[in-house]
Amino acid sequence: MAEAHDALFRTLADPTRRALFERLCREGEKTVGALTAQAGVSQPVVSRHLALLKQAGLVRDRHEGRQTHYSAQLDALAPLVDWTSQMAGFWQSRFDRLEDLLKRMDQ
Amino acid sequence: MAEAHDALFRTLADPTRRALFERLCREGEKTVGALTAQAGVSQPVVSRHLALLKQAGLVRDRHEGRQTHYSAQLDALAPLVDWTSQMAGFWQSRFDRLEDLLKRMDQ
DNA sequence: GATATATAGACAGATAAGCATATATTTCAG
DNA sequence: CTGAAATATATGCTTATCTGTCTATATATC
Repeated sequence: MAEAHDALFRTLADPTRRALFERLCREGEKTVGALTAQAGVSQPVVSRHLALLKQAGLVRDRHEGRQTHYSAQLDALAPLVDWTSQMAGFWQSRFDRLEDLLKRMDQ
Repeated sequence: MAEAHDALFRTLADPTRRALFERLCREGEKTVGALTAQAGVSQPVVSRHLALLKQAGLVRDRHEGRQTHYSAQLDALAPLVDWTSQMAGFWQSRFDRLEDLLKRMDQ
């Protein structure tokens, strides 16, 4: 379970890779060529980043003729949301306990 | 703005560092010594990780005598939440446009 | 003086990104 | 059928960054 967070954070930590993912989120499905045209890095590098994103479950690929279309897979962000709200939840529950304590002290 | 995401993802990508942050979220304020005792790495390493977490705004420190107490700073996760919901938002709006298109085609 | 922490130096090892290039695959077009 | 196009993948290389070690040492507190 921690490994999922590991892969997510690690995969999204690279700016180039995160930029690719963001573009797919913003603009929807894109071919490798279209992504390469604006990525500022070479095509093999783009392909490798896409492979890593796919490995992390963050993107999906669809083959059409000699092109490959990539699109963002939003479900993959769920562990991130879970983790975040879990952290916030721990904080909240500690806050609740503190409130309880203060309430009891008040009596 | 992207730099904030950069720092957050990069800071949380390291397992040891993320574990420290998670412990602070779960168990509340802790001294460096207490954190070191279970971190599996040396005290200087723990201090450096804490410095990086602090630099990213993820933790806060409080000096008390010769000890330093660290605690999680949940606000720092806001950009992460924003980013996530922004990505989901882009997806949603494209989905909406698709629905509109289908609706129009249906007529 | 002992304790708790921060910080710094030097070093080793791992990991990752980037490049260039080559090549294999599949697909499409002439 | 042949060649070009789109992509994936691999190799080799360079460079950078990061984590960790250990070993100081500075600082403040008790």
